[in-house]
Amino acid sequence: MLQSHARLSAEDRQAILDLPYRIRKVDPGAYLVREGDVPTHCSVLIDGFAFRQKLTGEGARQILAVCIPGDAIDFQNMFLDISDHAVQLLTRATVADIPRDALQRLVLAHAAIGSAVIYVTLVEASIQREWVVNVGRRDARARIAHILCEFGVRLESRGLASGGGFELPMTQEQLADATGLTSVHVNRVLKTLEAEGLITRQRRNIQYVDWRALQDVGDFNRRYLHIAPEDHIAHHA
Amino acid sequence: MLQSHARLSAEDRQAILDLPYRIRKVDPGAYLVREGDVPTHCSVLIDGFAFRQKLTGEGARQILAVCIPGDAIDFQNMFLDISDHAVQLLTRATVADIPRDALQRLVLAHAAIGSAVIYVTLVEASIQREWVVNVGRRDARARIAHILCEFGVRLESRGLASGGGFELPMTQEQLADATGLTSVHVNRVLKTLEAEGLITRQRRNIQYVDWRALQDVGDFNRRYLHIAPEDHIAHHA
DNA sequence: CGTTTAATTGAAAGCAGTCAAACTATGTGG
DNA sequence: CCACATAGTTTGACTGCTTTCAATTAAACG
Repeated sequence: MLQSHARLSAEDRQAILDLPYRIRKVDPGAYLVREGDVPTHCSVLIDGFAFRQKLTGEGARQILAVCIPGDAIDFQNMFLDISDHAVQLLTRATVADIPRDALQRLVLAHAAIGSAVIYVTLVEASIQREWVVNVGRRDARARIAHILCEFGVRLESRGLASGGGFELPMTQEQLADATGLTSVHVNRVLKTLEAEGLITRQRRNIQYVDWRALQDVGDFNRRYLHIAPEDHIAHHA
Repeated sequence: MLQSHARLSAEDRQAILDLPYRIRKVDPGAYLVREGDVPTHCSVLIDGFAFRQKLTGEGARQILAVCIPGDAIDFQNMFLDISDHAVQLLTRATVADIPRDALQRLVLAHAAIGSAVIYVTLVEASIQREWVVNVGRRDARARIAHILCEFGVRLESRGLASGGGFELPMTQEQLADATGLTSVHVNRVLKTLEAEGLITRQRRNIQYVDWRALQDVGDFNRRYLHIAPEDHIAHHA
């Protein structure tokens, strides 16, 4: 993933491979980080899904981002001394834990890797900005359509989905917490999108019927994902 | 600003000072970056205020962040090849433009500076996450109270405001676009907060009457700002 | 199979939006 | 100094999208 932008030298790559790490399996619902934690390591999601979340004082949950296989979920914690949000698993997953200080040393010793970390961090920030727009200025129908588009494109860029659709790794309630809606309304919107002929659903499996129209409804433009063109896999229609 | 976290060596600091740059004055409303731009330089806001924004397909505007004096407004553009949002000035301002490639070289040549850039970028991402929570899961009253708290703390941490309040650098319409509301409703909420004895206003000047209560209403906790404790200036009561 | 979790549906209520107009401050030109 | 223009703030009445509350149905799980 770090190579997605910067071209790293063989030496840089070896340095990454030489990082100490520990692989572990974790169950759905488990926390990788809790808000307020003082982090000791950073994790990379090998497989499985997770999400970032914060809770308001009133107990409402806002999901901030969904992490897919290949995502580094804790570069924050490489430099920030206290975690400002929690990361929780959506599915059973495999993660690699890397000690925080080893990563800090790596970045200081290999400037190209540092640049790659900046790049990845900037892309995440870009996605976060788009989410502000999504919850702040789009109605429920557009929000759901948008997040479905984002999933599809991100999963495909990692080769985790074909052009036709994907398996949604979350419940409608979690989808609601990601879009600033209620689960009841998410359900109604999903049914509307299906009735309109934009998608089909069976359980959590979403298939695009009209990809172009779904993008239009969701006001979706993949630019903010900063995915290199060569990663693009054509959607049907 | 870059020194806020990492302790940079004299050599690193000199390298920053040796960066080529150009100072210019810009008028309110002017764009520093437009969405879709291919960036050639990064800017630092010397004085004045600006904001990041995106427009939806329907023409609605979402303000993503407010930049205050001392903020680097374009580290994104140091590594991302196309701008995913616009930056527009709120007030007349002074900015320093630094060529993109000079910054890239700086970061590659000085790993400690790279780490500092990562740090600043991570803090910005943290603020962006809190904004998602704000527009996604708080009601109008809490959103406004929260953003007023954020302003106060950020301005004070840069020595730009005293503990009693600050001059809001934006109209109620812009405040609405920052909180995902309408200007009409922002107006009503501001009047409510004033009537409740939490703040007083004269024009754009906001004074805290009950700082503690305002934080409670806004569900505000400064942790996400990652401002070092020594930057803290005590608020009255 | 009973139990639990998730999805679905209906009816009613509410927060914020929309529309429209009045008001205020500031600035301009005659 | 006043009429007029402009930008921003304030108010009121009405509408509506989304939430809330409650109940039912369906799927997943030991």
